[in-house]
Parts: sequence; structure tokens; C-alpha cells
Amino acid sequence: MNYSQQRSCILNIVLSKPVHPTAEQVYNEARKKYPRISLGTVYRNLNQLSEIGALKKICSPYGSVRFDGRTDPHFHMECTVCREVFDVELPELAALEKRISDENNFTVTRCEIGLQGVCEKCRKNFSEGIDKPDGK
Amino acid sequence: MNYSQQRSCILNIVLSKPVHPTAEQVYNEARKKYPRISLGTVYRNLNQLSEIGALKKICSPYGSVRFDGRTDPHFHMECTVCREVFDVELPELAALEKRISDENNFTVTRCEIGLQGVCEKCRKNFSEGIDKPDGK
DNA sequence: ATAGGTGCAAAGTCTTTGCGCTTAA
DNA sequence: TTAAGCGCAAAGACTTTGCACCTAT
Repeated sequence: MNYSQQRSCILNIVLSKPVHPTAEQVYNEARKKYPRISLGTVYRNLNQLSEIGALKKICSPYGSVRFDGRTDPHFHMECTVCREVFDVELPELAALEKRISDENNFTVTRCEIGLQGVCEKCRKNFSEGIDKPDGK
Repeated sequence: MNYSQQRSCILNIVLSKPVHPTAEQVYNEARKKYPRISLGTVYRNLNQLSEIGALKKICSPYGSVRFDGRTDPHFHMECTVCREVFDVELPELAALEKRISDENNFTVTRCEIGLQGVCEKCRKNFSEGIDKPDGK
């Protein structure tokens, strides 16, 4: 894989932000620097970068596809109000995975845990009667 | 929601099979009984039925969308060779969910765990040098 | 020089939706 | 009778891909 300005930009966007962006969000961010970049290029690079493991493609169990610069084991919580995605640490996962593997005679190669709910901020906003920050 | 022959047929297909079918598979199965049924009807009904909780829509963490007649808490393992989806029991999930909620100040409303790997049968086929059963 | 990357636009896949007809209650 | 559901076909959302031009090595 050769270097390219666009690919480098795309990777840096995903690595720098803690926001687990969608392809569209990466595209919008990348356009600030490369106004003529195409959505096709963004998808092509996100896929290539996830194939080599430079980033992770995460499919929320509730549908949406996002990209994550953190490649070490961890999981995600999606707030159904503001749609933000938060990281969750789950150190006992390795043991859990092993137990599942053993009990089911299944060789686990990948594991994703997806939680959905309401984040602290949004819950507080509701309880205090403030409009939710994001209309989506 | 009114009764309809097609909806009843669709629900029964999902309830009866342990295969976690895709919308397309439900459609093909339903056509055996209702040759003129449309894919739109299948999607409409699968969505409605999952909204009322008669079945569950499961989005694999690796992309594909499937439907599940089991609505009690359990999880899924997807074999990357034969693409079959197996159920996994995880009784300690409630405790895990609570811990995650508490530690992150996050009110968990849904939780999905998706595992990917190789099932016993496929692994055996490989180790014995037999062609894999499904070319997909 | 040339393999690999880009932008663009077209095409693909999966899913939803508008509409006129049909069916359940 | 009439609200709900169906089949059909068109449209939408998201993603991939073919191609002619450009860029890194």
C-alpha cells in the first residue's frame, strides 16, 4: 500500500477524534482539507485501513456503521438520545470469551459487545427539563 | 394490528426455524406458500413484528441483519465459514450489564453480544481436509 | 516508468415507501 | 363499511466499482 495524502488525512481523522465517526462524518471532516475528495475515496480508504488493522470498523448491533481508531480490546455504548458512542472497558472479556469458546466448541476470532441506552448527560437533561442537545 | 395470512406465515417461519434467517431467506420460504408475496411485505412485517416484540431483529457486529424468534436474553455466534448463526447462553449478563451501567453512569436499555469464529463442524471439516459445505 | 491512488459518476445491495386494489373485522 | 394490509414498482440510503487522469516511488 502506497502513501497518499488523502489516506493519511482519513486515518488521522479517525485516530484523533474520540467520536467513532461514520463514513459520512469522516468525509465531511476530510473535505475541510481536501474539498474535492470523493466519498468513494473515503470508503475505499476506510476499508483498506480496517483490513490492515490500522483502524476498526464497528457495526453497532442496532445498525449504524462506524470507525474507531482504538484497536485494543474494548466495547461501545451508544446513547439513543444524542447518538454519541462511548467506549467501555471490559477486562474480564478474555475469560468470558474462553468460556464461551469451550462450552460451545466454537473458535472465537472476534467479539463485539454493543450496548444501547441513555448517557449521563442526556438523562440529566431530561430530568431537569432541558431540551435534548441533538434533534436526530 | 390486524391479522393477515402473510404476517402469520412470516412470523411462523421465524419462530419455527432455529436458523436466524435474513429477510431474503424469510421471503424465499414464504413464497413457497404465497408465491405472489412481495419482499416489501416481508420487510414491513418483520419490522412491525420486531417493534411489538414478537421477534427480534439482530444486526451482526460484522454487518448482516437477521431475525430471531427467541426473544429471551441470549446471544449469537456467527461461523465465518458456513455463515450459520448459533445461540449462546450468558446467564451472568445481568450482573455484567449492571456493572457497566454503574461504572459509566449509563442507563443500559439494550445489550447485544456478537461473536464471530469457526464452528465445530467447519473446523473439523478443515482439519480433515474435506471441502467446506457452503461456498458463500 | 509504472503500480497504485484519486475524483467522478454509474451501478449494486438492501430496505423503505407511495399507491391502487384486497381483506379482515 | 372501512381501516389495515397487500403486491408492485419506484425511490432511498449506503456502499462499491469502472474508468480516465494523477501521484508516489
